[in-house]
Amino acid sequence: MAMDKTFDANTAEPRIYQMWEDAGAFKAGANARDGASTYCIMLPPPNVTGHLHVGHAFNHTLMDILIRWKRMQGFDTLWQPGLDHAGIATQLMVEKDLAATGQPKRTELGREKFLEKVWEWKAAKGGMIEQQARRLGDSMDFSRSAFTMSGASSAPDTEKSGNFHDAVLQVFVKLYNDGKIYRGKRLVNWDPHFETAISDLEVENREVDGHMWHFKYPLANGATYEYVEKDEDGNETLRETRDYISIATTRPETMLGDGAVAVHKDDERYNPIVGQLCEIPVGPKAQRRLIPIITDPYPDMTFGSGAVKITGAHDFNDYEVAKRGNLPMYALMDTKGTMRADGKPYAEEAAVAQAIANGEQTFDEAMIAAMNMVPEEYRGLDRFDARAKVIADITAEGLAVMHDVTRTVKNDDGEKVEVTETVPMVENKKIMQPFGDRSNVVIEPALTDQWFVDTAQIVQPALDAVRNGETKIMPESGEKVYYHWLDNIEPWCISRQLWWGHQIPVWYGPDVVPNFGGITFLDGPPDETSAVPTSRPSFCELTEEEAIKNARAYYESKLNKPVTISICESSGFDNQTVADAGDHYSVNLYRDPDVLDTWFSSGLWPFGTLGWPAENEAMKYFPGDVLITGQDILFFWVARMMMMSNAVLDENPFHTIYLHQLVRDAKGEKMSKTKGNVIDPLDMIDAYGADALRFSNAQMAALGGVLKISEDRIKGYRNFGTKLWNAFSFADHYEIPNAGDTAMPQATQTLNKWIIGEVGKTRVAVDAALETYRFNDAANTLYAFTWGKVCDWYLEFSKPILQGEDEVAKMETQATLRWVLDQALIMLHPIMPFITEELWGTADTRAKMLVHADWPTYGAELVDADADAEMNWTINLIETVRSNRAQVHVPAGAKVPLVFTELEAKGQAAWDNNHVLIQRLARIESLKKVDALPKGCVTIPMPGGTFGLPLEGLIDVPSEIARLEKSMQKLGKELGGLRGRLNNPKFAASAPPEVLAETQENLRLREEEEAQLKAAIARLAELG
RNA sequence: GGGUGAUUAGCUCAGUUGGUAGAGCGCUUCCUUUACACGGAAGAUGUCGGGAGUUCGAGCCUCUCAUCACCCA
Repeated sequence: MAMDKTFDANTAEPRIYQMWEDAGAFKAGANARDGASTYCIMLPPPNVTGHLHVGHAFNHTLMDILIRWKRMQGFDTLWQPGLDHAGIATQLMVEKDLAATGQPKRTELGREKFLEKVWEWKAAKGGMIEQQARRLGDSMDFSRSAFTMSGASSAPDTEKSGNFHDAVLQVFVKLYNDGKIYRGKRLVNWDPHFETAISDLEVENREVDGHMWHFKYPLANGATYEYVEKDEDGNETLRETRDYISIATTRPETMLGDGAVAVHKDDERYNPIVGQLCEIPVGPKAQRRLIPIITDPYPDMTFGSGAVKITGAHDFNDYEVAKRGNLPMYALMDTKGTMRADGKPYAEEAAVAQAIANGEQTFDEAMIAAMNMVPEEYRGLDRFDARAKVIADITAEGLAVMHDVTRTVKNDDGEKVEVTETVPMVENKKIMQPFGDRSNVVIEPALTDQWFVDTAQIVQPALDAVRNGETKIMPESGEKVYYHWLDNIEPWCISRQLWWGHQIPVWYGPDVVPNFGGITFLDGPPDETSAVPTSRPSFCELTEEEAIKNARAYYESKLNKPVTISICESSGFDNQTVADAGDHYSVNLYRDPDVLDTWFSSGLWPFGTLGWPAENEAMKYFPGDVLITGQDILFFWVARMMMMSNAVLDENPFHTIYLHQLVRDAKGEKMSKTKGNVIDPLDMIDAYGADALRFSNAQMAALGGVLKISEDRIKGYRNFGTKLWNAFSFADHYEIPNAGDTAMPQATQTLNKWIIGEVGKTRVAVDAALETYRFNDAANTLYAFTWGKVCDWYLEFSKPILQGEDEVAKMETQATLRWVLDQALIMLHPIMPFITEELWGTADTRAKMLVHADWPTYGAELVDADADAEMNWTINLIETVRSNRAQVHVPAGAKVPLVFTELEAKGQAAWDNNHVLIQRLARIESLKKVDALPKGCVTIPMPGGTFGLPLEGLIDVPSEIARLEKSMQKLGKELGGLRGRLNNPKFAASAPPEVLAETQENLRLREEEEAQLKAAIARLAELG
């Protein structure tokens, strides 16, 4: 059967993939030898909303190469796939879908109905990426595909099978009981669009054009001081009497929540007024708040005026200052980022705030949280409108810092004149502003009640694992980054005010104490700003039943009466939560409405996917082996898996972490829809086949390297596939039997011994490369072997034998050729699975599919040094003859004679063994011994003898001499270097002996070459 | 501002304990010769970012400067 001209990837790939899947070729443990060790890779779970992009295509390729390689080696492999429920992304997607299809909004649907919609969406549209992964050839065990929300109570029956949800709750409860999870009021990144806390990862800092306003905060009671500025030498540059302190800010609207003005303790300018009060220059005149001027290390004396307003509830730096100085942190905005409209009238709030600032009133967190420091005229304004109004109000009052600006304008007559105006000082400057990556709105730092993992308690094992080498991060620079982050780790905010996710398994009840004949509530009903008082009795349990059971026991012991417990919505939880029904009390509980950060569940991926906490055979795959993922999620995911695996199972989740960079376009730019430079891997697969894309990915995977994907390169590797294809077509053309599964031939022919040795070298090099995750080396080695050795030389060399009369040699060569091609298929398979499987299948019979073929173990013992030397000599001679022919423009088809003066025994043998090949490939008509090389002969210096091409009449003597002299020059430079080294006594003394020997041998060869070149030039000179 | 990395052929990049620079693509010339034009043959191109140092010897180690990229503030 004649083969097609090329491999038709578009039709063959789906067919082959189907064949693998039908055979269960990728199932956990498929092709495992008896008693094999496990080898497991966890796929970084893509978002359930995700599509395959170049980054996935890249790291999937690397994982698949490793898994296929290990599977062929007989390991008990598992490549665990799955999907991440991706809280915010999915919720957004479904909300958009509801809007687009004219359905009720999320808030109108309510939690339960909305979650139904999400599950419906997931069933219909989620997980597209798993189909796309199949197109890449990923050999994951899809039958085990995990989902981080599987087994959730909201899940429909079809999604109930998994138990990831159990794992998440189990870990939460365990960490809670161990005191490693707590609830508290902290400053977090708040997304005013989604009205939830978000993680640092979901915040994108962008440089935007911002402004810096300068305002005067008047000193209390009209006090004044001498404000002095000095230059570096201590000379006064400015002295004036001021009744204010100048503040620079990019966020004037937060002034309403200021708790103090801070200056550096070494800042002499403000020494006179530290400890005094100053006035926030905004709000009703009658209730202007006074705040203290304090010292703190945070203010930068050289930046702005050197004085900083401190708004603890709206800025991360200020928050730290406020904590140090025990300053009240007034929250000014609601969950939508509009100025608060709740609470008491401003006048009342301001009076209390003033008492606090004066030190006359104590305060606590809850009290401050309830206070609304927004004056009536600002209440309900959007934060940006509030900013504009604050600026306008302060400027109108004359409290903006002014400066003179001179500009050129045209007057009424059209003449240019200079006008100097005194205007508010506003600096235009680039500022880094945080945006929500999904919502695209400015993130507001917000002081809210959230759940935290006390990471300080669980970080140590994760750090130790890398420090003592149990887990290795590649490239090594990743380790430094890892230490830097973990050494300075912050508490991890794990609660999100979303619906799609793992609802926090904590139930709250009323705080009560028995009173004579009644109950006293220790805390009031939940209010708008602080839905869940921290002090409330809480019950953290795996199930509602457990929570009820424990709550009943708790309340019965407190109230000395039987108690019945029921569950209500948080919104329905109020004063009625304890009702006296005569013989018993009736107590309401409600569950914390928040869900867990998606990364909390992702952090459990290495074991949650394996059925933990259920007793499970699959747990043999934990810990896994290598994690391959993007450098960008080192903290958010990798570090957390390290911490969580250690905290829960006391083991590291993998021994190697391979980090790669972002995949960029050919110019090295980030891909983005707006730039229009996005390369879709599926388009590449359509155009060139998955193998080409995979080979390209492997080839660019240099450790720590920048990843630039280029279509030209992919095309080049498609061509490589065709080259391999044609090698098989060559075999068919020569009617070489293709029985399949042949043993390594016992070669007698030099040619065959040589190529078998090359196969051995290649196997060693490929394994060494893969063992050290040098995918590029593996790919390049295979490329050079297949194209540069097998196709360029071995197939060409084999032609005369295949066409010849020596049946023994022919049979041996046929067998060798088939064996060599099989080895190429086997070793290329992890990188190019489709085309190799297809070619494997062209044999008459095969014991197994290529995907399960045995990976070879032979190595350097296959190399026959003599055969190696002889074939290299032959190749060298052919190349030199070709080069010389081309140089003097001998027609490609013309056959020319070759002469020699003298051949040493080795040279003679090499010639005798290979002259047919040489004559054919170099187009040599005959070889004749001559006494002396004729005049006008091109000299070919070879080890073991000098050859000559008598091309008299064809050679342009002067240019040939010039060419030879150029070679001499180059050689001279090398000789100079070599001699210089050898003549240097220090070299002989300090260089290792093998380097010395190598250098001496090198010199000998170069000198020989030099002599031959000299002779050649001399001969030509005679002619000229 | 802090951290990490990069700078090697026209382009994109390799170059693993220091031993005297490579690949792919592109380019030039020739070739449709019986596996392959998604091919074959030949060829050109590098003061390895600048400067200094260590060494017998530096693309690789040290220092310094410059430029760029990314991460964090």
